[in-house]
Amino acid sequence: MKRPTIADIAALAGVSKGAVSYALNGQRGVSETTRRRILAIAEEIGFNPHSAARALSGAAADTIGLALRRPARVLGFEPFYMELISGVEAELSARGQALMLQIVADADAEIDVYRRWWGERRVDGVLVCDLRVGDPRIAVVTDLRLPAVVVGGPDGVDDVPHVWNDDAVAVIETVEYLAALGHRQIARVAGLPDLWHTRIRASAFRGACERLGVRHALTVGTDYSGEEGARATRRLLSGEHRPTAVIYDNDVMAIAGLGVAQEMGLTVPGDLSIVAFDDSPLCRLVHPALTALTRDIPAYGALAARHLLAAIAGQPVGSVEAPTAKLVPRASTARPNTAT
Amino acid sequence: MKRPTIADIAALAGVSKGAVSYALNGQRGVSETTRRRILAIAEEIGFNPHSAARALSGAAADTIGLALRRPARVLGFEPFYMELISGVEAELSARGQALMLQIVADADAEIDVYRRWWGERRVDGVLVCDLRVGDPRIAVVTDLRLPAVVVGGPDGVDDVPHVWNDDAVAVIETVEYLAALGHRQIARVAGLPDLWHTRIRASAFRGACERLGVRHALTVGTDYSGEEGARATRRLLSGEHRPTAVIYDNDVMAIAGLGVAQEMGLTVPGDLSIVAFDDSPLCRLVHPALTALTRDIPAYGALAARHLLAAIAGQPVGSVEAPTAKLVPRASTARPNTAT
DNA sequence: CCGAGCTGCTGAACCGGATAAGTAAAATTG
DNA sequence: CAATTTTACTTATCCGGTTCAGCAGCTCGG
Repeated sequence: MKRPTIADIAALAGVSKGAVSYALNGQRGVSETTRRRILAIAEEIGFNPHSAARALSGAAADTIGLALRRPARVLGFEPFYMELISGVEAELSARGQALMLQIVADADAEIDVYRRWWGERRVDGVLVCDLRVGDPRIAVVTDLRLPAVVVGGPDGVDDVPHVWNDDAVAVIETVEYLAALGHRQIARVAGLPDLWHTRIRASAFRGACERLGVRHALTVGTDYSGEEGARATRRLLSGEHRPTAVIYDNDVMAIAGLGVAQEMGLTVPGDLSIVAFDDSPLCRLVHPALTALTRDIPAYGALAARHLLAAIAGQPVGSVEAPTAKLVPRASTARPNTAT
Repeated sequence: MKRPTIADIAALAGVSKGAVSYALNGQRGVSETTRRRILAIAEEIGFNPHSAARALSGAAADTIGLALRRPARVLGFEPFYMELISGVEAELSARGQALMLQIVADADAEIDVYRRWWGERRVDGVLVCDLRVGDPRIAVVTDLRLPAVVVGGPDGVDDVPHVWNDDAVAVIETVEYLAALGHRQIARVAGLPDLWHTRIRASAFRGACERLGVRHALTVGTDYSGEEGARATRRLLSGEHRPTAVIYDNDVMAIAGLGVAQEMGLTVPGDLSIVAFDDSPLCRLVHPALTALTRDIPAYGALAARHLLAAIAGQPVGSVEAPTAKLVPRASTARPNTAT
């Protein structure tokens, strides 16, 4: 049994292909009686319009693209992306849009993917994540006139629409909180240094520490993986100026750091306070529960998706700020045991 | 500047559209000289074939679909899917195939997605995950003649090709190991009861416990979330016949369980041994590190993808077994403190 | 040296929808 | 009631590829 086409419906209804097309798309040009008859037949034989045929007649692909550039090892257990995708999906499926996903190895591969998707008209637009310093992708999407929304910013995004969080405010709030508790040696386990948001957080951290008289022991860069988070923690805790508090750039590293502290015989929060950037249920479930900077990541993804769809529809969209991450104090932060 | 088409190339090269098509697709029918000239022009003007036009002429969509039916809350932080997707992606992108992803709320929505994808010819086939008892999706893909590979089984999959792990063997190995350590009260925190693999694990667990004289305290069903894993653990540890070892159906619940044990003042592994089904870096990073049943999930995904592509290509594919999960003993399992 | 077979191309049909243009009949208008 | 507009269609064309049939011109065997 072949897949039904409008020609089949036309034959069954005794009308022309054109009439069927009008009827199915709610265009005027057919009587209400005929429309109903055609719709009934379409329903009965299980008709679905061939997306390619539609696309060929100039329709949109009704698909947006998302290329993620992280090694499988990191992606696998970092909740951020999955939550982001959930949010994006929720928005898209409510509007009959599909999501095309591709995991890429490096920047060149990602750019190739954009070119191909656009050239083959597979997607109407893309979400660009993990904005880097001097990111070549901005120029590519601009050149291609490929509708895009950057998830990140506000620095480093020229005129491309973007949705962003004010990470600086979140970092400052955290440092102020830790300083108020009495911490004077705060370290930071940061993510990839060439990501814009890492840079933004770093500069906010430096500024807040200086202002509050915190001798921040060290900032250690990582690739966001738990392994590197653990290694960075070992280094910090074995060093000369052992910090009394550590801020981790994601939840996975924070949990790994907690494990290291326990392994080294330090009590949390007595000997070491821990704060995680980004909250996941695990932060609540480990013992002690981790103080975290929470944000609604699915909502963030949904916002980005909504914006991309607006951009695709040709509406003027600019920069939109999502709610800042909120500090949720839990059991992993307290006054330090030893006053400096 | 309009998107270039083969007609543009034909005009520039002074040949017909047909010749260009032959040249680009490596068909015979053009001389080597002409082919090279055409390819050069195509390269220069940045030509990409319009995927819809191709698809309309009967070509494949070069896309496979994956619909996931888990609430965002669970998906977000369960590493399994992201790792699976990474593996699927690795295989697909190496072969120029794309992945269409959709997160759905329930079985009906998932079936609708399959129907639509197939009707609109958006995908060439689908991966079916989370096989349930009496799963209606099997009948749907069979009816539609939609090429599909089930990730799961071997029970409950009629004649649909599938890739599977022998979870029973893994569970038995684990129970034998715990029994050999001296455990006689082993509990199990299980996943969703209507998933086939939960059922398979449950029956293997029961069998092994009976054979080895283990009075398994209790099996508690959950939705795989950390919250429920924590709650189940509290229930087990507060009950009358407190288990000396617990097997968790995923890593997230195992980590949550570890947190609960610590919160209740029990030492791990002294008072309680913990085993996680599925390993993630976090299992190695918490303290104590968790004994886990490891399997290479990206490889599992890649295998499934490879199989689906073979099925789409019309090759006869049947059931394929992926390597069984291996027990990796770490610090969370030991002899129980108190001999029963 | 002539027909058969091959090479290298052209022209046109085709895939399945969308849509502009054309047309006959019905409804409205003056 | 004739003229005009509207309704309800049909016909034809287009989108951008693929592919089949056709057709020169060349090569080659007998």
